[in-house]
Amino acid sequence: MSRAFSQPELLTPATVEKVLVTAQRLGYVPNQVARALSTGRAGNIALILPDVANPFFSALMRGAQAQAYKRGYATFLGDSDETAHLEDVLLGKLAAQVDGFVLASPRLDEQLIRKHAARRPVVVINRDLDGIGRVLVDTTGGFEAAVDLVAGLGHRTIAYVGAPVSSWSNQQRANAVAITGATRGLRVVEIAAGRPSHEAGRSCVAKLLESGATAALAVDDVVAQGIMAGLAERGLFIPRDFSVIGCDDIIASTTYPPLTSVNAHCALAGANAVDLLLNGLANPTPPIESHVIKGELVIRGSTGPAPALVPAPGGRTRGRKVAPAEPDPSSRK
Amino acid sequence: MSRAFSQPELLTPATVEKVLVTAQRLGYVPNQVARALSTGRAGNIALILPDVANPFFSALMRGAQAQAYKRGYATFLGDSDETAHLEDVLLGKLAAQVDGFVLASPRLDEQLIRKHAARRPVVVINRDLDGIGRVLVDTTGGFEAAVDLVAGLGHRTIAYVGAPVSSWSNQQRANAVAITGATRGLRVVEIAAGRPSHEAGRSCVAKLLESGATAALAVDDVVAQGIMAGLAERGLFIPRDFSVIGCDDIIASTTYPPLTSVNAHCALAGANAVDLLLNGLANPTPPIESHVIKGELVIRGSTGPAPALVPAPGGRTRGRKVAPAEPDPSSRK
DNA sequence: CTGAAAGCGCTTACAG
DNA sequence: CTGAAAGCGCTTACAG
Repeated sequence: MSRAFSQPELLTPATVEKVLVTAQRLGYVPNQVARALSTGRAGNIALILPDVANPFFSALMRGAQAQAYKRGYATFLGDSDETAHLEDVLLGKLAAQVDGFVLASPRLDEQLIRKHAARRPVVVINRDLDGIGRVLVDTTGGFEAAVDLVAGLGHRTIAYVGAPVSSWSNQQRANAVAITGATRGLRVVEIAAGRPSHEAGRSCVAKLLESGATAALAVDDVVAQGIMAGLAERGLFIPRDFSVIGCDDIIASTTYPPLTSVNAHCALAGANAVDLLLNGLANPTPPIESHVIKGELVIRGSTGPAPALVPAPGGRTRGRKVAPAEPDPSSRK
Repeated sequence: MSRAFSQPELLTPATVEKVLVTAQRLGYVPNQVARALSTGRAGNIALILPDVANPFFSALMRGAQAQAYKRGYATFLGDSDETAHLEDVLLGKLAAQVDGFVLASPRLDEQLIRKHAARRPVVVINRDLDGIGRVLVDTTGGFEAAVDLVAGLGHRTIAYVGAPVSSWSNQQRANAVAITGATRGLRVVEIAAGRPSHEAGRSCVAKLLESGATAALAVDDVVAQGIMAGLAERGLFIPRDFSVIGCDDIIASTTYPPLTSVNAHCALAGANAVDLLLNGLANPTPPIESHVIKGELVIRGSTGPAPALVPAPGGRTRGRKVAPAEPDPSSRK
């Protein structure tokens, strides 16, 4: 209707003022839907992720939504329930109403992601696809440091507990552990936990103990916390009998004992992805950028010396088999 | 353009078929924005909440989004960062693009909620506003049972740790604890934690211990977990030295020790709110419904007998002052 | 049963 | 500098 809203600089200040005042008096608010139809710009973006209930993604969502809001965009949420097919459907349904997508840890195969990216600008988080804007949380250094940490603490056999097996993050972390472990002369066993959930972590404790490992590095904190719960149920104490390390560092400081974890800067990743997407929208031919965030190790109370190396107060050697055993008060804090 | 999409029942099947096939071949997808402008129906709803990172709200969001999706609606997320003003702004900005709002635990004052409700259908969660559709998670029974539990375990002074003070849920829970506590002849102290966060829970442990309480009931699990962390830092063991109870029951089963908690059926509350909203949209003059979900107590490992009543194995009486003390292996599991 | 036309509320060249 | 008109892609009475 009036240029006073869309291009105020073209009118005399007096006119703009008059229109704005009148609009205010009548309670007029520009219709965003009509504007979107007319301009082809929706003013919305959508964030598609596997599971909002996972702290990594809720933190990421929080960062993304806040950043989008700051830049004048509203955010749709699509929760795919870890399902590639639902991701595909959500992308299709929302395409008409958004100017672009942020796909966090997409489970979709590359071909389908590219199909959607051809239709609407897409930025992916934690998936390395050439020619598509991406934010990568590089936890390699953090996991290397984690392996160094447990190696230094005398652990000889360590386990990496991963999920979902095919995800980019999981593969990156598994590789870092395998390579660094080999370098340090450790035996590394790999255990698949299926879905990255507390329950999945808890369920793999049997395998973990069978493997002979004395330290577990988990794909994320939720799985790590599940592992800690499973160990506690068996009467084992952390870190006296077993060391556990997670990743993401959202819930890590709240667990008991506080979890040593690789910080994934989740909220920052979400905000950066939104910036990448919206900056791209401004340019006619946006440069395809990839933004890397380094995750570093944060050491807390869930990691300690390998059990066999620590003499018990009474002189006997503490082994994992001696359960239920009493925890070492000094290992708490 | 074609009725084949909007009202297929008015056309001959053959025509519908033909149009659909052609559309498919050309890759045609109806433009949701144009449809919205034309019909006045957006096919979207928005969920406004104080903090997606809080497990209560992320679980609620999950339930709401899934239900909205099932019924053909897309969901905007607005995170108000616990701020009444931001809630107001988000409601205003999204109004044109949605058919209705779900407001989870709104911090907004009643008058402003009513203003927005006059413009667009609104369903509130955990706020009892006459004449507005609402879903209430009634945790009164659960908190009564919680007080009964600790009273039965011999605790004589208990604390209620609340946040944010003015929220409907907090007041309901505080009341339930105060009334039931009085009935059972307990001394009840009330402690305000500010924002419902882990850190806030942890910070109020000093006050908690000064108060002489031996059991704490917290407004939610996040605060309860913070309290457990604060107690552990001081060398106290749960439930031997202190009992803790939370609410929501999302993270309660994953803490250490597992937290006794009042189940708030978060995902169900979210789904019910969406149903209420969308059912209302279908009716010209929707009945104002209020849907109540009962929260019940789930007993786990964070509650035990009052400290003074339990003789220690060696005959000495365990008191909270005897720290650092060794945990009782039998109290774990 | 099926075209053709108007209208949803904006924006944006295009005249004046 | 500022009206008036066309157009965004649908839906929906309205003719035929």
